[in-house]
Amino acid sequence: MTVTPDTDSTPARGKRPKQGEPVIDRALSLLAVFSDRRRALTLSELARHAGMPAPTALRLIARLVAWGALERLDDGRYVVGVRLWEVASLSPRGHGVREIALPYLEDLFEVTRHHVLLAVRDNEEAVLIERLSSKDATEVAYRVGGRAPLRSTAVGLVLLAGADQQFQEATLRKPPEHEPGVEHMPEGQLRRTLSDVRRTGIAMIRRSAPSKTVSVASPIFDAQGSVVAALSIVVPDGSTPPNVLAPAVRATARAVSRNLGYLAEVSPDVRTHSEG
Amino acid sequence: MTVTPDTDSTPARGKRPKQGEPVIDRALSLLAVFSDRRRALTLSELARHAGMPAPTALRLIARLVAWGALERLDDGRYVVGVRLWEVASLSPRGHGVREIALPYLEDLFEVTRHHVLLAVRDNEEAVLIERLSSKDATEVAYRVGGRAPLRSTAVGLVLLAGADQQFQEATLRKPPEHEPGVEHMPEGQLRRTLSDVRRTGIAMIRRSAPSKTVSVASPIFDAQGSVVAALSIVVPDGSTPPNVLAPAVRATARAVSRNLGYLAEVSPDVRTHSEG
DNA sequence: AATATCATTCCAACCAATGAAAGATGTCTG
DNA sequence: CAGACATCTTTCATTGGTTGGAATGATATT
Repeated sequence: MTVTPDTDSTPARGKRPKQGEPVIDRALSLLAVFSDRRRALTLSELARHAGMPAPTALRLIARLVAWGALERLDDGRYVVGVRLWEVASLSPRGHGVREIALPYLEDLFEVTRHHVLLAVRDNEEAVLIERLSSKDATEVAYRVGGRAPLRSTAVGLVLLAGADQQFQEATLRKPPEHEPGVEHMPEGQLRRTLSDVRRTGIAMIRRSAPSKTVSVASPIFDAQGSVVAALSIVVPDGSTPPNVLAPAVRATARAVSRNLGYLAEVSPDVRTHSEG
Repeated sequence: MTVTPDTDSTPARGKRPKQGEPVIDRALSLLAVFSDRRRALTLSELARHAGMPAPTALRLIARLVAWGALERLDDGRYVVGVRLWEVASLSPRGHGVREIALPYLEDLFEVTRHHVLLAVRDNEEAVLIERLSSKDATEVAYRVGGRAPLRSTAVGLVLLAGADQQFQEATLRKPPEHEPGVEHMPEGQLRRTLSDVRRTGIAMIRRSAPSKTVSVASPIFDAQGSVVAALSIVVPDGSTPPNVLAPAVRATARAVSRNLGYLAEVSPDVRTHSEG
């Protein structure tokens, strides 16, 4: 069991909820209340979920609104503002890679007409940076801005395989979260898979829910040779075979990597083995 | 904000730091330092531009980093974090419209292979929400997350034409900012143009810088019939004539509007009193 | 009309925020 | 290789921004 350093001996429940917490943390906890299912919230909802009295929440929110981090709707509810979105668009790992990758993703999308995903790793999850989908594409589990587990998605495996050794070990030691629709992988197999991903530059995952799909992902490298993002394509199971998709996905990923300043090393492995 | 009265006896030697400013405002002013040209900043740069002592900046930044609003690079510089980007992706006017519009934008892009833009209005400017471009497209002035003037861009004109009367008047009264490469429009002509935009659902602008282009834009309506965004296509001057592009742009914009719940008003000649 | 819920204003106690000063670290320069 | 310079970080006594219960106003529900 993890132990948080408790300076206070008594729980002190009820009387002092979150007193003493830095103001910024409180303000940020207000932002954190927003989620996919909670995009427009009232003052009391925000106060309740952030765990602070309404007057306090109101005061903080007023500052956030004044700056543009939040916006107030006609009905009095609050939503995340364009100004915040604007600043966030300067995030190198957010819009940064996206900006460079988008034209290439489009080419891949145009050719295949299937979901094309771009993701980066944030701590122990993958964050979906971009998703191109046609209007009539198969259902897909994740939305842009959402998070996906590392161990049970194709982009996740790529990002995990590309993470530093220390992080990988820590992740492998943790008990896996069970993702519905994805077959669980025991540790041994997972290790082998990650090794394969590093060698081949391709990860593959089959899902049965929310719909039967196959995902094929490939890593994107920066100039330092680190894996900064993962690109994948999601197709209905039984349509285009994965081994046909793999070259296209890998080629696209490499094109993006090159644009990020990555000088593809001529790997003896790839050169001699005609399989590619 | 306004300058605080100097009636106090302690002038503090002209150097009047932002003493007394709410903490949140200070934290937000740190975020505001980031811009297109300033995506990675050192502590002292942040402190200087935000107008606060280094220790104060450091303390605030530490909280922002802890939450994920900022991230620290290996070289010690700070950048906008993925977490902030994640929350910002819940912005209805940011990623919200984008999410719905993207598939349609893609269709338009795929057919034309020219820049396709999506923008919303934030106060007196247009904010670029999305831009689809091919790798070898003509140079375009604005990037995603950037701002563009209302009076001298096609999307801007559409957004201005769709704004409430009061705002329009206030904007028309203000002295126009001169945008390089765009022919200035006197007030009378601008009024006529806005009226035309409302009637036809199309705005058009010719630019000579940074490259010779023609932009054609059309409004996107929400369920309440308000103009929530503008969609445009930017083509090299002399290629496809604007009157050929207009129907495609308008059709795409209407498709997005319909998806937002907008019930396109039936034109008078078709309207019958079938329902009462 | 009564009740319940939410939003807003007020204010005195209080504690988190402040920033000068100094130390720690790294980087040029002569 | 000192010495000058710049940046980053920690410390700490002071203080002014922050706090949240209570009261009031605004709406919605029964």
